[in-house]
Amino acid sequence: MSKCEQCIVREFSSLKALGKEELLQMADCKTSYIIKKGEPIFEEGESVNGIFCIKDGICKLSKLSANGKDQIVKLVKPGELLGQRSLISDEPANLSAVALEDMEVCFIPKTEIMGFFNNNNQFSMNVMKTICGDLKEADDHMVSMAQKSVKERLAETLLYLEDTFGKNSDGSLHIQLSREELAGMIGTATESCIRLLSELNKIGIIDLTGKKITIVDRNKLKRMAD
Amino acid sequence: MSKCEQCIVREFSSLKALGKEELLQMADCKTSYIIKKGEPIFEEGESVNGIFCIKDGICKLSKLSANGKDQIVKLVKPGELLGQRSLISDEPANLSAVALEDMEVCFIPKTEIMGFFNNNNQFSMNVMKTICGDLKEADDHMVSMAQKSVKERLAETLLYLEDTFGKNSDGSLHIQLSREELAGMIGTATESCIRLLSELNKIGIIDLTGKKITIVDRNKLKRMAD
DNA sequence: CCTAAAAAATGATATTTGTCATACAAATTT
DNA sequence: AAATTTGTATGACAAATATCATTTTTTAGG
Repeated sequence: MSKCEQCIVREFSSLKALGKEELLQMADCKTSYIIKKGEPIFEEGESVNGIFCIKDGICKLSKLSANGKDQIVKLVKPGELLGQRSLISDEPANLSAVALEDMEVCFIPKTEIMGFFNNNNQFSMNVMKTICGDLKEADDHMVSMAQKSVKERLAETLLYLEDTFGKNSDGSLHIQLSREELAGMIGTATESCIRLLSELNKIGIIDLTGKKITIVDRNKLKRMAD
Repeated sequence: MSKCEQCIVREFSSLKALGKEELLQMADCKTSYIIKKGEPIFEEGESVNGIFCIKDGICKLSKLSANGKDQIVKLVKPGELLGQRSLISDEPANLSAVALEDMEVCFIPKTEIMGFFNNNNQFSMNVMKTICGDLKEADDHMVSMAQKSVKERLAETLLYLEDTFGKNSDGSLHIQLSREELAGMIGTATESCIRLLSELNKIGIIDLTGKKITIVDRNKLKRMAD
């Protein structure tokens, strides 16, 4: 069993507030998992009973809408925690978490986390701040969905993907999303998404080579996003 | 200065966790305001430095989008608190709060609230749960915006308004929103909103009399919302 | 009570977006 | 390697929605 003390990603989450003793205790009760690309960590409606700490890999949080399409609400990267909301609200998961790459995650049971809440004020405060950040993001995202055109949202999303997940050495977006997933992020039909990508490709704002997307003219893309 | 101890709405918010002493202390440092219909409580970008407790009246939380339209993110009713997220994140307000009716609100300064956070675990937990509830609502709302048609969202919104704010004795929605505001809730153009209302009126699902909206066939409206 | 202003309603039209059909390309299986 | 499946791309069309213009109704102010 690996030691939480030596885990770097811990420093990037609310868990950074934990002391040496708390870390040792956590290392004892956590379980580690390898999740293959495409597999779920948990699904909408499931009781989670703890939180997941993402050690490696990216996953999507999504919700199935009435029309059968999967809307991606958020992407999560190493260092972030999953399942905090469900744990605090004491409710089943509102979203499904599915790996976009092979992942390494640790599961920390609810009882353990509740102990931290009760004894470590800084940890509570960190969690609260994270959730407040998520709420702000969600509100802003909602306004985009309601008020921006699909083209604007696509531009916005491409910029977000580059800023958040970086580029490969050839300049293409590091994160690999299918067209369907990209459509699920911006909230549109897959064909519409493909069509707009083609258009941006034609006018030289982005470059499409196989599955790879490269942002060529960042400024134009920014202006397009408003 | 009125006593917080005897204020009923307190029981409906996170403040219900406060003890007698804390309430006396709060009554000493709070300030009460009357806000007229249409006036702001605070505006997007403003530093708030405390939280507002809604004693009476309804207000809208909205955000100005790039195209100049006001998107309504949430409606707030008596017993709810405003400004919690800003306070915790220590950031300016992300949304504007504007009265939809004449309101009575109390302002409790930041220092006071921070004291409660540090000394009253139940209060912290209540606030956390409220924000988690807001986050879930925001995520769900986002999915609606992204995946549902305007007609579905209008139906959903009308049902929400009746369920949340109730009916007048004549059966019409108690809450009074202009067509522009209703459009701002569902995220569409005012004309589109008016057109759809007219249509629902024509086919007998709702009734429009002056500014009053009455839901006539609740079941049909529900089916329309999916 | 009358008038000006604001809000609501409606029509005409343009634009955006979704849907269905089909073609093509790439990946995976056998 | 051939065959099947899956993902991507594109065209044609329909539906949804926005925009602009205009009219009607309601509200507010003198």
